[in-house]
Amino acid sequence: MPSFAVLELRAALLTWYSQSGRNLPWRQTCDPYAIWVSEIMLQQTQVKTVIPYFDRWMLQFPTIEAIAAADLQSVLKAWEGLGYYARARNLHRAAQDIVQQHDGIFPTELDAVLALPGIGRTTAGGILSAAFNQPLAILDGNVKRVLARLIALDVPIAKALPRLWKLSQDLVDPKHGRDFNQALMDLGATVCTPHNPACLVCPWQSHCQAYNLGTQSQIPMSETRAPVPHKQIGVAVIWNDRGQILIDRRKPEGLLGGLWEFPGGKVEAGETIEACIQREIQEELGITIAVGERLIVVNHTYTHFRVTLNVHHCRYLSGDPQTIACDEIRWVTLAELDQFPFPKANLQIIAALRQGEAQSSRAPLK
DNA sequence: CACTCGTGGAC
DNA sequence: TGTCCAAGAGT
Repeated sequence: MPSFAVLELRAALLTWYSQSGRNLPWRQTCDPYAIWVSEIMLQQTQVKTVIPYFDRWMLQFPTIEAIAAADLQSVLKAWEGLGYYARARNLHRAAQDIVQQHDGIFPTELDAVLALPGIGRTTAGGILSAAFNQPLAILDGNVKRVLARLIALDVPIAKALPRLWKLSQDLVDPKHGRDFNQALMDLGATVCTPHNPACLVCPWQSHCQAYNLGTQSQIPMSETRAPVPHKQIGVAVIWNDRGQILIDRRKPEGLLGGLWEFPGGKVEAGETIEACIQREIQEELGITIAVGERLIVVNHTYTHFRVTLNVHHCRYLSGDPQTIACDEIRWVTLAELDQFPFPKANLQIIAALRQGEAQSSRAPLK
């Protein structure tokens, strides 16, 4: 039996949502596939970033059958730039699972949804509540922050996940799972923000323990995180005498799995960039190159480390390229690079190559 | 369970 | 410039 406070919280939130909720593309439909795609794209990714990817995706892959039948490279190409590429690989694999095990129809049972790769408890609850109005709890970054403040949580969120899940499940309106969950996320995204929350317009102000204690800016408590290492990387743009460039496809798992790249590797202590590139290419591709002039230096930050890509033009000399540390190797022209999915840092290298080509065509070298 | 896994926005 | 953190999941 829900308490009076819970009934009040539900009513206040739903009223606020009807007036102040966001109008988002994936809220125009109850198609579980479209909602699923949006939920995966939105993992650790801001709404503004997702919208253009979502719109393009639904035109290119409008149904579960379409994505299941697509090849992984075109799926990764559509995901290019979004990051966390395991999401795209899992989405692709899950669509094939649904075709084989569920006759192509997105399952409505929570356990069946949770069994799909890439779908955890929050995403499952998000899909089933949005598509079928099921009253299932969610606990994403927004909801964690809102609920932590609601109860003035005095420990870091990571140490209170079971409590927060129970609270989310106790609060969700049994008749309005869809709107309640969407409202809770909107509240976190637009009112109960990480910095300077707009408590004066919050529908939960009078119930919020953090607000009543004046501690909303200190909750949730910050988690400690390790310092990020910085790596120097030597990268080779290897040209053959036909004007082609060598690229390789990374192994399917792990960092940037399945994407293409310009080969290279980590600079060891006391090693020059040129020596590093020569050594890495010999070790990983089994070919001998001559390292030439520098093309570009690219700084890039990942979640847990930072890299500096020191990119040099190189000339192929000898040897037959071997897939020692990668899945596939190709010689391609500059124009063909568009067809392959690359990590963001490598797109800067391609842009530099294009710029160099444009300049040399305006003022050809003698 | 702590760690891995991208990128961009906001400040 | 650095720091935090986004509709988290897999291991």
